[in-house]
Amino acid sequence: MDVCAGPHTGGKLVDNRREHLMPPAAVETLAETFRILGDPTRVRILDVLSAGELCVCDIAELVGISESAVSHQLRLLRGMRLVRPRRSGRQVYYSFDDQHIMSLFQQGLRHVTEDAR
Amino acid sequence: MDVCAGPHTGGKLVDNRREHLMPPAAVETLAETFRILGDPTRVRILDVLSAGELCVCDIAELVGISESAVSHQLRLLRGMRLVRPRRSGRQVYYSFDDQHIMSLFQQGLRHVTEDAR
DNA sequence: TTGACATATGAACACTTGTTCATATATTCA
DNA sequence: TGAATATATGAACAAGTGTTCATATGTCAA
Repeated sequence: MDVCAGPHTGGKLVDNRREHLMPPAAVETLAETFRILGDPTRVRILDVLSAGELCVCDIAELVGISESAVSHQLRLLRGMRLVRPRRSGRQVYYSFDDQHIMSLFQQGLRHVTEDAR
Repeated sequence: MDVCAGPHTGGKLVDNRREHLMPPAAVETLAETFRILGDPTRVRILDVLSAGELCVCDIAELVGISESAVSHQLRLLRGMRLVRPRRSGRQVYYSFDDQHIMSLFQQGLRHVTEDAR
């Protein structure tokens, strides 16, 4: 337990913010979305997809891992609606689910690249 | 090994994209950034910080975990420059590192909430 | 149908992660 | 200085993660 009798507003500030907390379901979903984005292999997959759709086979070759591993990762990305499949014959082509996701991905990229401050 | 002789452009498409891959360091940093964002506890912390800075003590109370756990998580968030500390006497107040991060966080939030499509 | 190819999935393993507990550091006040 | 408060950190353990291997599903061509 802590008193925390510092210069802040005290209990009133805390009580006030408690009213505006994110719903637990939103917390879980948002965390899950970021978590799925937070893996180097999946970042590489999204990177190669950022120029347009690709079939699993080509993703595997570009990223340099097995098609099985790619499939598992695509399943996770699909689960959070980050990518979308399109079947054409034997191949399944994957692309960003929407422009929304793409800009989220690229905004993150901007953050880490322009971080030469 | 796979032939992948489907209707796609074949080796030329793959070779072309290989030229424009993200640098490995950027991949790692971006994945790490999203990974740090991808935990419910840290999302809750960022949520309570989205209305303005708070000391560790108040964060702990709002999020409902120990101050030690909060400190550990803040360390990770600090490491990726997602939050910034400001000492004032005994307390240390944390806030979003910049507006950039805040909009990234809220764009993610928009994605998961308006996902009633 | 049969054989070949492209993708998906299940199980299992080594590896990583987030919390707790104990302890250390830093600041204020008496 | 010394006691009390606020935050930070190290170690360690249970729980979760990503890959590989084997196998299943789906599609096309003959």
